Amino acid sequence: MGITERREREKEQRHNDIIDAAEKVFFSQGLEHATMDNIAVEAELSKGTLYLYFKSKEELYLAIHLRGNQILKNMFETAVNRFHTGIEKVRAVGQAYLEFYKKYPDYFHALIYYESRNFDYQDTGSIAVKCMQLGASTLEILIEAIEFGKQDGTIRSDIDSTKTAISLWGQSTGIIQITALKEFILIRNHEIRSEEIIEYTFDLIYHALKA
Amino acid sequence: MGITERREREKEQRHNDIIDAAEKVFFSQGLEHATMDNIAVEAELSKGTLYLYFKSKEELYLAIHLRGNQILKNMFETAVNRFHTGIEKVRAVGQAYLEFYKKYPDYFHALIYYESRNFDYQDTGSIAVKCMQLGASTLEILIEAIEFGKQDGTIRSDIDSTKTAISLWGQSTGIIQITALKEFILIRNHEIRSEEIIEYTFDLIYHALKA
DNA sequence: CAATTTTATGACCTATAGTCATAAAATTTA
DNA sequence: TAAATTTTATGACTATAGGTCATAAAATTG
Repeated sequence: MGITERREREKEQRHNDIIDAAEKVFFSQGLEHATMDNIAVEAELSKGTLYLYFKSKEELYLAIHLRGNQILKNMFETAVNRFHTGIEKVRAVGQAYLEFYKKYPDYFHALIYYESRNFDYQDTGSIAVKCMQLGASTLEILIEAIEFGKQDGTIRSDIDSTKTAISLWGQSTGIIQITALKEFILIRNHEIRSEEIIEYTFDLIYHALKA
Repeated sequence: MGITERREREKEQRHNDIIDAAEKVFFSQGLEHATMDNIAVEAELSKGTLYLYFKSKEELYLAIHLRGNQILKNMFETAVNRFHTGIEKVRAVGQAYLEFYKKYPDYFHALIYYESRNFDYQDTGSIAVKCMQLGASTLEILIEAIEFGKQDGTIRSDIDSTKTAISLWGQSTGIIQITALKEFILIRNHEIRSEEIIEYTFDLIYHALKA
């Protein structure tokens, strides 16, 4: 039956329209200052309607995280495919992460938001679970790149691909987060730009992994 | 005049009493669920009085961060003094950070809170500025350890002490933060405990720095 | 002990996430 | 096509919590 399908599409359309509106408001006002009333006005809907599509303000923000994470995953895939040795692929993933942060700082913050708190993962089908799954598949790209490098001999053979991937993920996120947020302190106290530190970190990591 | 001094002491005492009460409430309920009313009850004071001593709920939480950061700094100092080569000192700082997280997870979260957002550093004398200053002095310990290692030949001579210290700070914070918060995902998806990844990360860093 | 200054209080204000009875719109049924 | 039913939308309303301020109590001063 065509009607059910059309309604399905319309529902998804509205779902996306709400995320579009939320994104505008969240990104211009910041998570804390954005209000559901603002978002409702931007979406040209009543506040109650927002709650028909999203359980809470937080779920709405996580929906934005999902968009960001999807973009990041695509960037990782592109990066990996541009190089032919494992160590280069790994380095490219790091570089892609930095590009992501520079190009989409607001999505990066949504990423950080998800990384820096706990959610209820019991409820399968919740957005938090989707975030986790997408995150796992993004991490998988990095695991494979490391694995590739171990096999082509560009990465030390005694490292553990999964542990290393998780480690790099945490390290990179941490360094971008801290230097981005405290950039002016870096500059004031040490005359160093955040990007410099991030690149420098990638060099250290490269040194730690290369065969 | 003795009276002024006594009042000074009493004021500081009350200041600390409020932080004590806030700590109990924040640590048992979590930052979000803790309310100023709760804290007032715990402190046996009226809510208005809290605001005579702290500008906002956030400042009160930052006061707790300060306590945590002071403990961390002491742990770093102790760690550094226990070893005699630079690279060992650096490794010991990492280990101390891990110990800190394990022993004081609530303080660690207060640390993360500070690291993961922006504050107004214009107002000299604000707690955020104190946090920054204490953080800088904590970082200094690490910078010196690296410097030491470059001189005793245990750390690569071509690394930049300041950049490396900032980098390690960000990396370590990131890896502890992510693995701590997502530990059950780690275990579910990869059968790896967070501590394992953290230790593993320190190994990688060790490898990247050693001469 | 009266006047003054400092500290404490809690009712009140305000902002906002989330709810729900009601209404409108779309769809199905007869 | 018109009535009945189901789905979707609304916005006034509730509950909660951070923060304020006129008032009061306590301490200090002269």
